[in-house]
Amino acid sequence: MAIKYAILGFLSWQALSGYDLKKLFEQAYFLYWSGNNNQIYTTLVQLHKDGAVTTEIDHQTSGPSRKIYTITDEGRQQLREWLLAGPELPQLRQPFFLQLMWADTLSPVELDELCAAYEHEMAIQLLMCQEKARRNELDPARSDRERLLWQLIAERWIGFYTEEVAWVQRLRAELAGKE
Amino acid sequence: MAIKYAILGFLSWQALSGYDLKKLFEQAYFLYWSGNNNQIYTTLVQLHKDGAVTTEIDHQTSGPSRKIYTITDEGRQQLREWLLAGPELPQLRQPFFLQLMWADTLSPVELDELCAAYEHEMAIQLLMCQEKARRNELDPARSDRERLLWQLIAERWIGFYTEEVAWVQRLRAELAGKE
DNA sequence: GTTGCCATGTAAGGTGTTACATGATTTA
DNA sequence: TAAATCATGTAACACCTTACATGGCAAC
Repeated sequence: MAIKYAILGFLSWQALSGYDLKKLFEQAYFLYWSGNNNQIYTTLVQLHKDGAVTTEIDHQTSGPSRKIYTITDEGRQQLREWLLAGPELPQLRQPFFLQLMWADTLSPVELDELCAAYEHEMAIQLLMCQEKARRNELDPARSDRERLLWQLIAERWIGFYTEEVAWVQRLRAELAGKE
Repeated sequence: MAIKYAILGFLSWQALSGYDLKKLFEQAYFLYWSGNNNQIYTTLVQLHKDGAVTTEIDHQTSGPSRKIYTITDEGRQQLREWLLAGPELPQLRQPFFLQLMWADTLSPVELDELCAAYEHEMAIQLLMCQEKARRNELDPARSDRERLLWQLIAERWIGFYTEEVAWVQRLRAELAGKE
């Protein structure tokens, strides 16, 4: 359950409510959980049961009550053990490649349209990444080292989309050249 | 259900048994389904129910009987419609980045060990990709265009791991420089 | 007064993974 | 005769997504 560590990570930065976490997950392009992810609430209950977080209710004067979650030493320890257990491997799923593999029934025009649409989508993702990295809304920046890590993660993400765009452009050029 | 189209794709190339498909899925690094994926069998039953494939039993003289699946016109049509519906978007999950984001509790040595282990894993993946691309075991090659598509997909996969290795090397160098 | 945001949850479904089960044949 | 490979399947689980439900408060 990777989301467990994502939550513990954010809570290791500061105490947050489930709703706060949902907003952070939506904002952060480098996290892959989709918008409106209510798995967060059930995972928080689980973390509480496991003693990794404590919770207290914030009775706001304006607006509904919020449950604020705070990480415990036990939670910090679990996060640390996850890091020491070794690196997680990337899971890159490229169903578009599967489409290309079996796209030989398409006409040259249809195939180029498919690739052009993909190029367009990747260009949009790239712009969104760059814009979010530029605004730099989310950055705990507790140390130079942490700042560097976050910086490089953002760059890698931008790099991925940059290369994806360049690759599909090359693909389209080579397909056009073959006709 | 992306695996449905992966299966239809392979069957659009040639008639295969469930076991053949399992072997192909294990071989193909560009497919993300894990080894020993028995989802294949249930999906084949579903595809048969939907009329996308037909099946006949091959009573082998040596070895157990095999169920050979053949794609139908209906199946080919479904595959084509999937292609025409537009490109699927990549789903890149990088839990390692999540680890780095919250790795500030690690000592410089622990952090470098984590990154070194990641670099090593990515280097292995890269070598495996390159070796499989070199051997080129799986290649329908029904046309020049199809050959080009497969070639470029292999290159993009190699490119991803190449960049991942280069990125983590840069990360380690910058971290070492900060100490 | 109704739209929209804050805030928390439940339930169902899709998809992929892992473990288990079975039995035949080939090879060492 | 033991191990490996061929071949098909079931069951349980993990994880993520989607839809639904509820209710308060603010703004227009």
